Amino acid sequence: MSLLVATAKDHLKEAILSALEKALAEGAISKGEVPPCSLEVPADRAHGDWSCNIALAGARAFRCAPNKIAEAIKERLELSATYFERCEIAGPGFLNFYYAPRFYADVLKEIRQRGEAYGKSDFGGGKRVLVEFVSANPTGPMHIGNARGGVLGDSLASVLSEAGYQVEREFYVNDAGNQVNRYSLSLEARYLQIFQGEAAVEFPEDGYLGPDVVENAKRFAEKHGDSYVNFSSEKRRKALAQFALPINIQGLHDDLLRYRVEYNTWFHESSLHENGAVERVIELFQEKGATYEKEGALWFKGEEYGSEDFVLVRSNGVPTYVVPDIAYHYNKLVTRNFDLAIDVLGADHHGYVPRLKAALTALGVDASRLQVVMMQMVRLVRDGEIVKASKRSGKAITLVTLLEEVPVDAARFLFNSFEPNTRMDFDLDLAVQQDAQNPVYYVQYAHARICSILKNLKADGIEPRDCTEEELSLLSSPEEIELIRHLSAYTDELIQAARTFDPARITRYVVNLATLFHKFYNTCRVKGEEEALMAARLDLCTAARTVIRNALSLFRVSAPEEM
RNA sequence: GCGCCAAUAGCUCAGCUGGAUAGAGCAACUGCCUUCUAAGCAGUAGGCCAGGGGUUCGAGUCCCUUUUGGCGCGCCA
Repeated sequence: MSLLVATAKDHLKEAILSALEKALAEGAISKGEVPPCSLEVPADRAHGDWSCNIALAGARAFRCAPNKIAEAIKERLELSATYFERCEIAGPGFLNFYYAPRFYADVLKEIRQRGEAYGKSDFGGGKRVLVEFVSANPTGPMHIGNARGGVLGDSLASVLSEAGYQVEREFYVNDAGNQVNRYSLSLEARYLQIFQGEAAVEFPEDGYLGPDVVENAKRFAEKHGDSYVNFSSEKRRKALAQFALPINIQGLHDDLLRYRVEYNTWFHESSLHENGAVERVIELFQEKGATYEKEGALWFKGEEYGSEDFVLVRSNGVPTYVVPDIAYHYNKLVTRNFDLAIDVLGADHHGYVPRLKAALTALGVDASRLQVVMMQMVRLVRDGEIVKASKRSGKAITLVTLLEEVPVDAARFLFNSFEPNTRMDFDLDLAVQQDAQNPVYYVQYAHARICSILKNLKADGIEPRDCTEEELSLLSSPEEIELIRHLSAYTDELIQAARTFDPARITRYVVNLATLFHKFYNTCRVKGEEEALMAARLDLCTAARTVIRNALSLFRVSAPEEM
């Protein structure tokens, strides 16, 4: 929590508990077990800034009416050492507390002093976290689901970083295995078709139909001519894959960069095969007696570790895809010793998570150190109709196509407007609209308005300055108070977002912030007011700008100075 | 058949570890620009929180069940 808010809350809690103890000692309430003191921000502002339900929660233990308990506490309450000035009893026995003006002044002071750092906390305690996201196969371009995953993973990483984790972003490159094999078969077919005609070469049934495959084969042919036509199929396929994969990986890299997603590491699956980590996993399982053989295949005793049994090595001797995946996660949590590994996965992979966790457990790794953020599917809507997407058919809407139509700011903001676990329809027509319907502009507009105020005042020679508590107490209209209160909640909001792995929370926060600013703007003027009030409002505007900027930059959405 | 996720205003979604009268935005209707950006603000209207049980001071929130929808359930990845 923000130092300020946390302090306010802690002091209040102490005051309430000591008042309660006093009431018990004086015999105003019959003795009983003291319930946990829960303080929360009420939904309705009329119920104060913080609300405590201790009187309701303790009704049974103290065998006393909630209202009577509340009354006894209130009578003995000492608030002078806190940020609160008064307490009211409301409803069935809630204790509602109201901030003193000093609190609001200190909020603005804190924002002014911390600037870009406002919002940071040490909630994460410096724990090392690896966020893996997108990890699209390098066998073709990224689709719309990757677009969501990209924003989600990147924003989640930012949020965790703000909340005091040491975060790294990673892309897992599936440059080995059967998928690559299939891909090289498709490449081979396209390559041979160039020289032998399309009819002469049969395209693999489960091949990749995308135009990028044709393109890569063509580029290969331009470089090597028909020299590979007469080589063995194995040699030809290997050369094609070695040629095309780096191009595709570079493509993924460039497309993501354009989307403002950057990684610390691009981790290649092939490295796990090369350094023996994949084989080592199987050995480890065997050493622990976690495997058995059935029908020529090697199975993992999943049921002993909380999943179903599954095949590790096929009867043909080739490991299944899970083995490198297990080796990969072992690498994250043991070899590289991250405290926490977060995988952002599409919901269609959910069945695989228990297996991975069971495998880690068998390897002696605490499986709770792997956290999976499930992301529901994205459907693309155009002209009111759902666009069917299938990657293999090559007809999928790609990330690049999306970015050609939708500005990055809008795409990132929109994808970040939904909690990961809700399936979303991405409305292309809406995203393209550059008007009020698009919430990103609503927020950016608030920022531009603030900049405009500052610019106008600067033209008159008026600059923001440090205000005294007395001056800041002039900010007393409901619009001003609400705005400051919301600003004070930013740090805690980030912590909640980090705790629940839900960066969309911050999107909602900043939209609310924009609303509160617009309301303030419509009610209160800055320019032309009496000096002290103007200075105080200028301070408030600056603070609002700081927080909007901080939140938008978290998502790598621009904060334009004018629109 | 089994498992995971969901169901809240006409539409898209919030509702924080159970709290007070269920909220925004869009769409609809009505107002507000000679003063810092009207990409804005104010107001009206809109709800059996899918149905039914249970847990308790108190349930949109937790448990059970039914219905509907999405996604999984391979020696594919």
